[in-house]
Amino acid sequence: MITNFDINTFIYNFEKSCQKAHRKTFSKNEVITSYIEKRNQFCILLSGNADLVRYDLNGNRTIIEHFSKYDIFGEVFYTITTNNELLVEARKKSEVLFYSYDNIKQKCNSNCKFHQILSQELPELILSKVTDLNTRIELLTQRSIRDKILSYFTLVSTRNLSKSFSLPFSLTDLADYLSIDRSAMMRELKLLKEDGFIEKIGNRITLLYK
Amino acid sequence: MITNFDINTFIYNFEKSCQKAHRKTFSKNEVITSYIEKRNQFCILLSGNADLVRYDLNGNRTIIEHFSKYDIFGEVFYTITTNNELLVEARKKSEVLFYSYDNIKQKCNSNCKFHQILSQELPELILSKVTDLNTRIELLTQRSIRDKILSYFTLVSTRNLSKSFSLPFSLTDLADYLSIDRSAMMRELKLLKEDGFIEKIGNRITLLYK
DNA sequence: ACAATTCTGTTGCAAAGGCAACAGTTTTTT
DNA sequence: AAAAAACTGTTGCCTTTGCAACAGAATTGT
Repeated sequence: MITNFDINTFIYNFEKSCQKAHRKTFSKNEVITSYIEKRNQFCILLSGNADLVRYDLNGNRTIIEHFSKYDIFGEVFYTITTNNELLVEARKKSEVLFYSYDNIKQKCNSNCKFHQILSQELPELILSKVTDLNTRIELLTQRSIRDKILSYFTLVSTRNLSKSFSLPFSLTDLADYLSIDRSAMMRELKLLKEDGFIEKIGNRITLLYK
Repeated sequence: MITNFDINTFIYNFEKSCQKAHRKTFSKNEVITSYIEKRNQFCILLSGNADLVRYDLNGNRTIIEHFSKYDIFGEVFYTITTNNELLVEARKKSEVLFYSYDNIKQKCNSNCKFHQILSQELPELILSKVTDLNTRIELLTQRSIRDKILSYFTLVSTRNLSKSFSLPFSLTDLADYLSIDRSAMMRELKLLKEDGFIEKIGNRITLLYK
């Protein structure tokens, strides 16, 4: 999530003065982009939701990252190491800003405000990405399904400043995000309810611990 | 790993002109730093090896990141979400450059070259961090021990440009890095040998596939 | 050079998690 | 409004993984 600078001013300047970048709208389930080596695309999600998804040879789908408003993505951040396809898929109707990373370092022809602001704010932008990724690793390194679920719930609860919250995606997606089997996750959710750790009505969770 | 700019010049300038930063040497197994909220420390490993380690309540140790020469670390990159302790431990004799992140944005009193270069190169530095973390996530999202091991080996093999390589840490550490049980990993390594995927003599691995 | 410690390799057993399959809901599409 | 598709919830079975324990090898400290 981009913070600490006026993203609206940023986008306004971009729209006004830069020819190298462009904006596009996607409907639900459309593929926004796929990660291709050496292209260095850089994107900002302006509205909607999207996931960075990997489909592996065993038919497993993994949600590598979940993006919401103003999150950044693109293969700039990713050295493609595996043969597996990496796709960014729109979860709902979404608007995306595209351009290539080369533009960030070399000035745009028209010397537009967009690039100026971007290079100023880039460290901050990328730093927020690092924080997100570290949080992701924190989740994935939990040893059991129970710990993964609880860590994730605690995280969402902290972000929402409430013990009670709706999950930002479906339970099927949550399993793919935590990199675990869906039915095993459902089983564990049931146990968590029985053990009095959580309350769950649909995808609304209430934490009963701590 | 820092690339694309002259780190030696950087360190030279730092040494010469900046009073706010300092350098310190650590012997094997010493704690270099622990991640503490809101301190915003920023470090560069000048020599040696170190790990960012988490000890959880069940007695598990997880190696969150493994650092080698010129890797950067510090709680700038980390929003501390859990109660678990996060330590950076020296794996061998190591030299580390410390300073606080606040210094990066606000100029140093003496207006030293160090900060100038640092702010120039910061995006690149952080970007390399993002790439490392994405690679880490790629490993951790593998569903089985076998896939984790093979992904990791493939990664090291690619970096070394050779099918044959020594592991950068002990097998015990490797298990903690892949977030799996050591004995289960040993068992899987044995199976991988038996199935003709790898050859293994001590901590030297040769890949026999692809 | 010896003692102490850590690391490797192995195994039996138990627990956790993945797989498959299906019924009932909900959501989306036409 | 009906049909299709996707999601939820559940379970039995079986594989994978974790745990505990130990012996031998290697490394480190004194």
